[in-house]
Amino acid sequence: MGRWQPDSRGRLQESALALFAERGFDQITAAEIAERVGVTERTFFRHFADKREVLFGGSDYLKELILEGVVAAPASDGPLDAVVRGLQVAAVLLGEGRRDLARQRQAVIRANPELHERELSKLADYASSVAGALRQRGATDVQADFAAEIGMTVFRLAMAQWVESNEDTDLPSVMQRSLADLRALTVDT
Amino acid sequence: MGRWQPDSRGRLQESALALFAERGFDQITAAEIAERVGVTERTFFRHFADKREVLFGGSDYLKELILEGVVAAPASDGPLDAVVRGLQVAAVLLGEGRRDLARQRQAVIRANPELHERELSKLADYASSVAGALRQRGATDVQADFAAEIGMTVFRLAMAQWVESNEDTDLPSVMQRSLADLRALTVDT
DNA sequence: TAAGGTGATGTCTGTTGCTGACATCGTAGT
DNA sequence: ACTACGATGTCAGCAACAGACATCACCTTA
Repeated sequence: MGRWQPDSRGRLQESALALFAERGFDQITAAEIAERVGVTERTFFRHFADKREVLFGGSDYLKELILEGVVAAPASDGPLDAVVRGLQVAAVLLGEGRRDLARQRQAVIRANPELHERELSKLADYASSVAGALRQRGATDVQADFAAEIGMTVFRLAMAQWVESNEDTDLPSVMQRSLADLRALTVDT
Repeated sequence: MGRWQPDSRGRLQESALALFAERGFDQITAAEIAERVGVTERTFFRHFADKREVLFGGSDYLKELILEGVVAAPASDGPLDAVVRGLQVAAVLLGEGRRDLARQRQAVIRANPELHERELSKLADYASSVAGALRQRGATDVQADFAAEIGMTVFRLAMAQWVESNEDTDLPSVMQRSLADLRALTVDT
């Protein structure tokens, strides 16, 4: 056995979510989370740039997934459709995770403006990367920006709907429906 | 003459923008801004809930404007069109302000992730309020959410374009064009 | 005109978020 | 066995806030 227990990072994430859910984000100090896991505050901040980041651990990986999906989209797809391919890839992964954990996470984030801010920021970052990928596929700047942003909106609203729906609804199809709703809106008189 | 110089709030805002532009957001302390204006750090934080807020002083007023525009939209307008009416109202106001100040502000915000986060958060808040107003007009939940979010996207991208364009481009028409671009995208195959 | 209320500010003090610099010590590679 | 390395601990310190209370020009009202 090593000098320390393994996977402090992962344990910090779990511990943080539990504590936040129980007592609220700003009632919990980084030191408290760290202590419960058996490390020091300093170690917490080595793993996470700031206290909020502990709730967004997998977001880099998710971003990669989305980008791969966009790149892999058939050339015949328009920009918006390509984005949706990427999001579908992400949706499949997220749809597999435990629904109650996702719900708990969403609840914590919605309850705190700072966390909500951070989430929006992550999405904006996805959008920016996705827009880059779309330009590589030949989209114009304006097309790329809009398609990416709209994609993130669809993603976000679909996630919100899914998390609150009952067990036998799957995320990919919720997203599909959201996209249809959106299209109906813009065509509206 | 009063015991203190008038309008500390406004003077703090000006001073902050200048300092941020000159040396960068995180190189400037709240105490420094306050000192330059002749008040204490404590007073700074009485006017602004946190350091970033000093750059978003007028946002409540802007939100009111947008909402009024939405409410005043003719009943025949679809949800998305109603949102755009509100945004046009805001655009007229913003288009009147000094272009160079807006540019400077944008530059400061774009240079700092925390500030960018805050800006997104403000927009999300607008979206949420606008969605509420749309529901009052009879839109469904889904329609309202999407229309509001898309509106903010149009707003944001149009602002970005406008700020970087040359003198004789006016914000309202840039927005109009952005909306057209968006509609073209969603109809795309 | 005297008395008291009000609002914006100053002062003081404390907590929390976060960081730099340096020490420690199992473990893997040579 | 030696060494380089990587994850962590330790310590010290700044900056972002927040609560509690004091101050004092100005306004109101009797």
